[in-house]
Formats: sequence, structure tokens, C-alpha cells
Amino acid sequence: MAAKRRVTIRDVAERAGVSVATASRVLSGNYPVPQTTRARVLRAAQALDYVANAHARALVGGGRKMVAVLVRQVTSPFYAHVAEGVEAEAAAHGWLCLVGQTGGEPQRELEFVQLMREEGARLVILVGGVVEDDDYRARVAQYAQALDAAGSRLVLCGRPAPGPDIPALVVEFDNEAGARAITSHLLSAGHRKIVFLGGLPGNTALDARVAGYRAALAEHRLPPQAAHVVDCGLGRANGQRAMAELLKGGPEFTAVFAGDDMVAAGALRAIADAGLRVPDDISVVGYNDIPLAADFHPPLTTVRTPAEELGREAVRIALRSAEDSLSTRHVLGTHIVVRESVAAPPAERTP
Amino acid sequence: MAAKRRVTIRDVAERAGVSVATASRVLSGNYPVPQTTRARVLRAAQALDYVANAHARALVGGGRKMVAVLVRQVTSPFYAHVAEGVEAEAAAHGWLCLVGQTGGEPQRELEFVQLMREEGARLVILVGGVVEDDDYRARVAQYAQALDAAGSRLVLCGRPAPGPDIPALVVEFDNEAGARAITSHLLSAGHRKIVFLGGLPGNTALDARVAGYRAALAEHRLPPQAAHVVDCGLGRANGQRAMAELLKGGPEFTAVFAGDDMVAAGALRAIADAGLRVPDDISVVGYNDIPLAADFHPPLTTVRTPAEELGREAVRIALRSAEDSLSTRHVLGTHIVVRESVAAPPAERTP
DNA sequence: GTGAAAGCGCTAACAA
DNA sequence: TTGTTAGCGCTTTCAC
Repeated sequence: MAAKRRVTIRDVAERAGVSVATASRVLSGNYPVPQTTRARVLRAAQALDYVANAHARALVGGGRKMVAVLVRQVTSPFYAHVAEGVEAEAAAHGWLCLVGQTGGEPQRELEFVQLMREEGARLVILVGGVVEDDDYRARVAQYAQALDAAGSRLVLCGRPAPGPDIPALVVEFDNEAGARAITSHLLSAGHRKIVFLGGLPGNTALDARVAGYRAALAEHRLPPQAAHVVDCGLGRANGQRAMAELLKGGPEFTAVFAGDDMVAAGALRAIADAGLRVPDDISVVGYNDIPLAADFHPPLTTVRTPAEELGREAVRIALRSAEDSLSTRHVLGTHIVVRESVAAPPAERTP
Repeated sequence: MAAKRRVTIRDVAERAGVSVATASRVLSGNYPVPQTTRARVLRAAQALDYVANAHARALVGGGRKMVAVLVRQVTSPFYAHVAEGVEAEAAAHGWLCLVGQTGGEPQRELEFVQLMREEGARLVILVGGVVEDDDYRARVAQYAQALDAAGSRLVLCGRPAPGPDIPALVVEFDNEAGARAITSHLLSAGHRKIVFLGGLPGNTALDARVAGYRAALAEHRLPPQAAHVVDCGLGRANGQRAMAELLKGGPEFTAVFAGDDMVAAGALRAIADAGLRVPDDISVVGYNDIPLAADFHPPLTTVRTPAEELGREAVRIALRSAEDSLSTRHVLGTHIVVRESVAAPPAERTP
């Protein structure tokens, strides 16, 4: 079955007994055409089950707008929500939304941006923390320039702009504030030995959380050495492994601040496997408040990051009057949601 | 910033001092061109940061292939995994993958298919159970015909083909077998009063699970009246609400078979809120084995449906030699994964 | 009010 | 080996 010939506007025009120009006018509906002719063309199109060729339209300028989001993986709840937000906002504006995944391979990011340039995406959104080095800055600056040269926009979600005069927008969460708040929550409950599980040195998002963690410690007048960050990276498996490892050494801590909720899930599992209870023996908090965090055992106290809103905001600011918002940094607030995974440290309760 | 003029192949040709034809030949790399000329063109393209216009290419036939998946929402773990599978398999073949969401509005399905026809998607994949009525059959038959007429393919994931001679492929799970297996598991543990929570009458996927549930009951020689299905639909909220309702009447059952893991999450919450324990007081099983099912309290016994594989298989069968596989129904196996949410019913343990 | 024709950027004959 | 040319399907001046 070689592809059959598609029905074109020419076929419609012919059947309606008009020129392609007239057919085009009624089909794209941007030019007045008398009722009778109009009806005739419409009827022909219907009969032929005609659909316009989007590529031909795009070529001549009247194409559908497209926004593209690139995430690590859609199965990660956080990224899924961002993608959903982007899709929803795009759809609301009649734009098409294409979502791509890097699977963690940075090289696929370049391929994706290139592809989107070819496809003529008007807006590309890169989501997620990165290690911010010279290579990153150069790469992203290049994306930004290239996209801008074609009249498209680049939005960075949760990652920094590569430089001051780069035509890119950034929208992110105040990771440091969120981390500071939830660390304070732990501190207020009486914890003094808190480990941060899931550092990823160089990653902007995680580094900010670690910074917030350290800041909270300092605010409570703990010495810098009180900080203990385990750089095991993100993901449930890493969390479980690192926690199990930590537990072996005999727990020198009373609370765990997991880099995100998936790490917390792994940590919870490891703690349970070690025969310890949360929050009685160890308190645990996460980050992101994924929908199922309330179903963990125990329900997880965590930091709510409105991921869907992040996605929506990314397209909104890009659509907003172009110029003015450029190179402004938009930051979205977060707040902690208290559930049942935090209690006073055991030492305090049985003095 | 009105879109600046994109750099075209003409610019590249000019800078390289060759004709556009030659430039095209080296750029698309499907025709032998001497090293020196080749290098010159490539250098020009690089210098100009040229990217081909995908629309122009598509128009003339050499466009990039695209596959489109439509799901209810990407934030649902099951759908996210299917989408990931599709994306991964598509990427492996160098195809582009576009994911759309209906958000549950059936009318958006039509819009999406239409859109994909315009975009020239070579493959569109519709995912998820549906209520199979005449309207559905007519609608999908029309999609299939239209897509086929353009040489594209339609794959139905987890939903039935609308008729025998419709040019659509279907790949799905054996929902009935999975449901039968896990119901048997409950029965073997001694349960005789099992309620099915999350029916959605008319929905093919749920109906099949209910059928499997009934079949298992019958196999164990229980009368048809032993079946108790609550048609509360899917989703965590529905599960929680329906379970709470059920609990009010005084539990006339010892086990719950949730229509999917999200319903199970809600049910678990409601049971805990009622002061009862799982599995001591009530056993609970789910369906799908989403990644976090192991993190529920207690870890959930459920049916593993390889969602990512479903997505991958959908594109594989579509790509496979076209003709032969047409209108064959592909069914993927499932198996139960035993965790900690099932025990013998309380009555049996304290006779 | 409607049609003829130019041209969007590219590839693929067909010539040279 | 390389260039010239004719479209792909559509929109949009510019005439009539």
C-alpha cells in the first residue's frame, strides 16, 4: 500500500467548480466570500474529506504554531506535570505541543533543538536542572541565538540563563527558599542531625536545595560541619541504596531531607527494610509533592512545587508581548505540605 | 522582533559557490558528491548555521516521519509509560513523536486525529479503554479510513477495533486473564467476599477486568450473586470516596479488587482513615503496577501490565511490513506481582 | 467576486 | 560532476 495521493485543494476547487484561489479563501476563512460560493466549496471539501496540508501552509507562512518541550523523561511525575502544563496552555492558544525526552543524555538535547529549528517550532522549552559549566553556557547561548534568529523563543525551566544578554527567558522555582523552609521545619521539630540525601554536585536545582539546607542550619546557629550531604543523585533506586548504606554505619542522624520525593520513596523503603520506623526513629521529608507522596508510608511531608504551573507559565511568559519580559527571571513560589513523616527526634522524646 | 528571514539552502549554495541542486545533494547526503565540493558546501552551511526547512522537505516528499500518540493525560503513570514507550521506539527509528492529551474529552480525539492528518503523521496511536458503542465504532472507522487513504496507519491500544475490515491495528493487554489471576489469588487466600471497586460500565478495559473477576468467582464455584462491583470509575479520588462509602455500611467484604492502582491508593487511604488495617482487616489488590505501588502502605499486590512495552509494540507492529499484520489483534501478557496487601480474611484467622 | 500567477524552500528528474 | 527546471500544496498579490 504505497501512500495514495492525498486530496488537495485543487480537487476541492475542481469539484466545487471554482478556482483554487477561491477555495483557499473559504477554507482558510480569512477573506470574505459570498454565501453561495462558500457553501459550495465547503460541501465539496466535506464530500472529499479534505484536510489541508500543514506543511504547505507552513511553507507559505500560515502554519500552525508549535511549542516543543524537552524533559528528561515523561514517566517522572515532576516532568510529566510540567509537560501537562505546557500542553494545556499551548492547546488553549491553539498551538501544537510536541514533547521530547532526553533520557538523561545531554547530547540528545542538541539534536532536539536542531530538530525543532527544522520543524519551525516557535517556542522551545528546556526543562530541568543541569550542571552549569562553560560548556552548558556556550551550548545554550547558541540555542538561544539560533532560535532567536528565526524569530522563535527559548524558555529555560529550572535552569539558569547562560548569560546576561542572551535571548532566553527563564522561569523556575525558588529551590533555596523551599529547602530552607523544610529544613527549618525539621529543625523546629528538634532535629539537629539532618542528612541531605540526593545531592548532584553541579546540578543547579540540587545545589540550590543544598544551599537552602545549609542556610537553614546556619540560621539555627549550627556549625557548617553539621551539614551532611550525600551525593547519590536522584531517583528511587539511588535513594534506597544510599539510605541502606547510611543505615549500616549506625544512624548518626535523626532526620533525612531527600532531594526529591522519589529519593524519599527509596529512603522510606530502606528504613523500613532496616526495621526502623518513620517518623518514630527517623523523620523524612521530600521535595516536589508528587501526587502519590500522600500514599507513601507514612504520608510524606514535602515541598510543594507547582510543576504544572511551571509549564503553563513558561508558555505564558513566552507569549506575552515578546520584548518586555525578555531576560527577566521569573520565579515561582513553593510551600511545604505537612503530613506524617516528621516527628521529634527519639532522643528528645525519651530523655 | 518580527521573525527574521531564515537562512535557506540558496544562501548556502551561494556562499559555497555552487548551485542549490549541488547543495541539496550534499545536505541530504543521498547522492555522491566529490570531496572538495562537499566540504565547501558543508563549511558554508556550518558558517551560516543552516538548518533545513522541515516543511519544505515534507512537501516534496522527503520529510521526517512522525508518530502521534493520544492519551488521556500524561500525568497518569500508566499513560506516561505508554507514551514513553512510543517515544523511545519512535526515536530509535529516527521518527518524531508528538504526544497529545484529551483530558478526557472525547471530542478532542477527533480534533487531534484531524490535526495529525494535516501534519501528515504516518502513524497515530490512540491509547486507553473506551465505551464501545455505535458512535465509537463509526468514529474510529472513519479515522482509520481517512488515515489509510493518506497511507498512514492507525493503532488502537487497549481498545477494540471498530469492525473486521477496518484498516487499524490493535494491541492490548489480556485484561480478563489478569483480572482472573489476581481474583484467584484473593480466592486462594481464603476470601469469599470480594468487591470490585472502579467499574466503568461500557468501558472495554474495565469491563474485561470485571469479566475476569466474575470468571474467577465462577471457577471457584461461587454463585453469580457473590460478585459485587462498584461502578465508581477510575482515579484516586473516586476510589477513596467509594471505599469510604462502602465502609460506612459496615464492611460486608474481606477484600477489595481495585480497578487500577490509583483507585487502590484511594481505597487504602479510606481504609486507613476508617481505622482499619490492610491486610489484617481487609485485603486490597490493584491493577497496572505503577512504579510507586511498592511504596503504598502496605506495598500493593497488583497486576503488572508492561505499559512501556505496549507503547513500543504499538509502533513496532505498525512499522512491521505493513500489510501482513493488518487487522491482527496483538495481545500482551500480564502477571501478578505479590507484595504485602493480601492476607487471609480475619474470620479465618480467628475462627 | 473571482481567477491567474508568483513563490514559500526544497528535491528530483533531466540536461549539459 | 554539476546546473537548470519543474513542481510539492498552499496563500496571496494583482488583474479582471
